[in-house]
Amino acid sequence: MDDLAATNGTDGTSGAGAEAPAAPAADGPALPGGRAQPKTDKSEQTRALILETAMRLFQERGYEKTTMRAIATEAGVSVGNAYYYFSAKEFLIQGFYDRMTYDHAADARNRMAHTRDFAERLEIALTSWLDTAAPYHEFAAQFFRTAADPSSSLSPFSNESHPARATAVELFRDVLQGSELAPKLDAELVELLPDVLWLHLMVVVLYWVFDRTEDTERTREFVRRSTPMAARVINLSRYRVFRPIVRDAKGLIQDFILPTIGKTAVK
Amino acid sequence: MDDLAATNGTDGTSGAGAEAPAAPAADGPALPGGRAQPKTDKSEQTRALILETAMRLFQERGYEKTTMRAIATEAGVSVGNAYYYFSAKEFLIQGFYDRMTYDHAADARNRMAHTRDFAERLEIALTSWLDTAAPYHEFAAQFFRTAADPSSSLSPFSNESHPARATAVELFRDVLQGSELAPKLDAELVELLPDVLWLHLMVVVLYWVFDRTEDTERTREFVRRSTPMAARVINLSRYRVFRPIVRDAKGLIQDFILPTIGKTAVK
DNA sequence: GAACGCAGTTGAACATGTTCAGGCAGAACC
DNA sequence: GGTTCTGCCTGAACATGTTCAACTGCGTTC
Repeated sequence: MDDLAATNGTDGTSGAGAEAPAAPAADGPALPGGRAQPKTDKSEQTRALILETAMRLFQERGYEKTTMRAIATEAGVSVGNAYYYFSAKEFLIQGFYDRMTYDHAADARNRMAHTRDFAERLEIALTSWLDTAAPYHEFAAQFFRTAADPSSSLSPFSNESHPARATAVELFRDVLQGSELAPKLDAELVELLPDVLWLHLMVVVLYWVFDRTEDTERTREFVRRSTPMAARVINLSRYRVFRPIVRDAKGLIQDFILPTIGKTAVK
Repeated sequence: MDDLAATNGTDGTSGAGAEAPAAPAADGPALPGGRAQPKTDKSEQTRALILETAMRLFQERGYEKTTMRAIATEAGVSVGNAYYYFSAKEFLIQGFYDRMTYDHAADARNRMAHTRDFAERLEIALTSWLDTAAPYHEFAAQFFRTAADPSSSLSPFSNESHPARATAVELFRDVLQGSELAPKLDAELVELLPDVLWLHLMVVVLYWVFDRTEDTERTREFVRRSTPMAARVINLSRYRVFRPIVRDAKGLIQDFILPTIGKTAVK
């Protein structure tokens, strides 16, 4: 669940059974920044080597303190070569984040395989993220910063085709579909919820980034507290009294949240 | 309501009647980055000159494209001098953001002076923010990025003593207190809500930053839609059926949100 | 097998944020 | 009046992200 930098293969399929339907193969078509279409095996190796070296140094010294020169030297390549594979320092974060997302999805699916209670499944999925990301808490601030930049193609918010987000949303679809709750809800809601749950994760991530407690215990507690509540809200949404509110909320999500993250509203 | 860069005076009292109780005088004590205690009048002028030049250039060319050398040259000072007042380029954003917050509070109070309907007051407050920030939408990404960095003292989330946040929260306390809704709610909720409303603003800001529509029309629509809904939720919270959920929500906020932004939970 | 093309690679040059040793002027102190 | 101190200011030097013209080696073409 950890030691991510040591796992090999840049593509998402490294982890066991992580083939989320929406996860694109390897690098996908010409993402700005990363190279498109790795041509040779050697190329792939060099890319991985640079990424892993960078991850290691980021962990050791933090993001700002790690210079591109240091990464290049440590990896035994030239600075220019590092830029050949990652057109900016930022994109190293992208490479890292993509990997982490795939690993998270795999780990979460594993862990919740034998649980059908929705709240539990959700908690497992979120906790799994915290565990996967734990080794990188120190420099996490940095990729959070980057994610918050709309002009950057790294942002999971603005960039519709962000593969990492697709993978994560798919995971949350599983969280819901594999639970005893799903059949009880109307189809429309089932369609909406995965994205909302992904937003829940984003909130947790935000909380986590700012969390300075030992082992991010506070965030873990936040997850333990917020997941049953989320489950309860979803559950209650079935009752008549809550109809108007639910309708409002649905409308808000359909009209304003989903389109923003690149989905056409369900008509 | 706009043309912020042209208004004078670095302190928050430039706008009319912006004296929010919690707003500290001028620069406060030794904020890292800005200088502490402006000693002379000339000093204050130079600082303002640099800040205003920077704001203008940021608007004209964007944040990244504006170099510190350009700012210095344009302002007729040396690079070193700019760094004397703002210890990093980032801190220029801080200076800007502080000002904008004060101006926003003043403008919002003005606009909602004659309205007692809670939803309307909230909508006015949020729309006022959008208007105040409008001229800076282009480079807003940047200060949002900065705000998202927990290691930076600029973050309104992590830095408890952030004067801008205090000012904003105070504004939302007014939004509530000046409405017909406040007397109907229990004291505890009234205590909690201003911070929650501030979070609402933060969500709007997040939305706004990523909004690429003309005149950020989409965000404005989002405000129009979400404020009555927020009002309705708060209103309904008084009824018995919603008690358990409200209690959960309160607990979550008290235990996890408020402490994080530097308030001790109400016992 | 010679010419060519192109992915991969290099390192020096460049741009820009940041630092620093010092200079200048006015106030304070003797 | 001279000395010293200190706030304000300077610009060259430095650190680091990024670019680019050129080089290498391997496969393809003729």
